[in-house]
Amino acid sequence: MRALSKATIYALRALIYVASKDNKDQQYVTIGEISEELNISFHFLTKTFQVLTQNGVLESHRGPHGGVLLKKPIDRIFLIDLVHILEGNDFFEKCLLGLPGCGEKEPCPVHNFWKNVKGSLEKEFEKTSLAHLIKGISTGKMRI
Amino acid sequence: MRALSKATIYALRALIYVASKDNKDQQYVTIGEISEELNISFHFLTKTFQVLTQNGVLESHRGPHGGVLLKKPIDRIFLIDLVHILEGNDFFEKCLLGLPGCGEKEPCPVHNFWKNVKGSLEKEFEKTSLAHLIKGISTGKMRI
DNA sequence: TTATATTAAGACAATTTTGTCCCAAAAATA
DNA sequence: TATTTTTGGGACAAAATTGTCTTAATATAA
Ligand code: SF4
Ligand code: SF4
Repeated sequence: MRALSKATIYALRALIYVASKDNKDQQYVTIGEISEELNISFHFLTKTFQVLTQNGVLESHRGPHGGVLLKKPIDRIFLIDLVHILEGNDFFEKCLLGLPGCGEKEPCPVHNFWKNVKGSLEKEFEKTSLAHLIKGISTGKMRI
Repeated sequence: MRALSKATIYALRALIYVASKDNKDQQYVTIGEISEELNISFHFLTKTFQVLTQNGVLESHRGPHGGVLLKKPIDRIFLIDLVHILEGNDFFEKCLLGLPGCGEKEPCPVHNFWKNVKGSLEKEFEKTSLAHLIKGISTGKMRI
């Protein structure tokens, strides 16, 4: 099951990279560095980072010593927001069978079943922040 | 979140259609009828149905009065098996970040989180059969 | 045995997603 | 001001997925 597009996966890995870099003086991190470290296409990552910048997740700065940095503390950046931005606000509304023009009123056979699954996933995303995600990295037991 | 490919979605809807048709004398149902009723491309559905036939979910028969029918009782056809056949056996092994060559030994930040989500989804698929999925159709309160 | 109905199979086209490339815009600095 | 470094943005290419079409194989029945 691929829950997320590659573009989103790249963005998440990149954000985890930035978040896990303890960067007290808040220096900008270049997309070049990130893409190189994580082996992600520079231009592809740049494009999806633009979306994050436009949506207030990242702050970007051009020119020498430029780059990107997180606009909020890592414990206030939640997976659910990232997913809404990157995959669309209807991410958790999409359904298993994807029938046209259906819903609560006239639900298909899997409607209630899927509603539960989605519900628990959504809760999980709501309570998971970048801070949670980078736990374990510092100990060296996890990697991106 | 699109959990399943369109090919799989079509197959599931088609199977639900066949299963919900109470067909005591076990007549073959033509793919033509199914594709027309559900507005699915005939040829596309035919191809994914071939996979189901090759994997013992459907029995097919060519020629006049031919078609397909379920090879097992509807309460013995489980979502998890269909998904394994249609999406690959690694469906529930795929991970959120999809890093190359990682796993339990050297897990990434989201590994444990995702493991739980996948686990509950898998259980849900294991216990859901076609029989469960067609409930509510007979009452006319649900549709495919 | 011929015509017909149906699935099987594979070639091909369209669309979407992913990835590459080029140049413009902005900022620092020399 | 000129040069360099960096993101921004768009055109284009490649790959994967989805959809269409044509022909073959098989079974039924007239
Ligand atoms: S009834 Fe619900 S689960 Fe079924 S296709 Fe519609 S939204 Fe999806
Ligand atoms: S460590 Fe686990 S969750 Fe992370 S990329 Fe690997 S398999 Fe996926």
